[in-house]
Amino acid sequence: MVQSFTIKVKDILRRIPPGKVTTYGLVAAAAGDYRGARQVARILHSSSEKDKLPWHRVVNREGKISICSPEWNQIQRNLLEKEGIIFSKNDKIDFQKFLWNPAAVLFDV
DNA sequence: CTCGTGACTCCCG
DNA sequence: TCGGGAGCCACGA
Repeated sequence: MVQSFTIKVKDILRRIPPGKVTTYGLVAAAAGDYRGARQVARILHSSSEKDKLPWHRVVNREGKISICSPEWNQIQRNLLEKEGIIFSKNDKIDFQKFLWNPAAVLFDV
């Protein structure tokens, strides 16, 4: 049963455990399209508020926040720090400790 | 229905 | 090593 890309992405986002982060590309790849990173971002931006998705746990491939709005960028960082995620001096997240692999729960449904 | 844009990523020069 | 360009799909108007 293959669900829509959007549904998968939302589903994956809801399964991100606290204190962990993932990347757009990872989620997209887990949803079936490694090139759908933009759609993941689009979905997040579009449905995060209405679907209560943990958008703040999603960062770019560098482990940094890619949001265009500086204020939301700050909010996301604040939320992540509250969950125990630590940012490096370069505002990067240590993937060795906080990276969560969406593919791990993909087939758990 | 069609067009435009986007919180990304990868490949090539 | 670093920079720029292209690709992809979904959602909103």
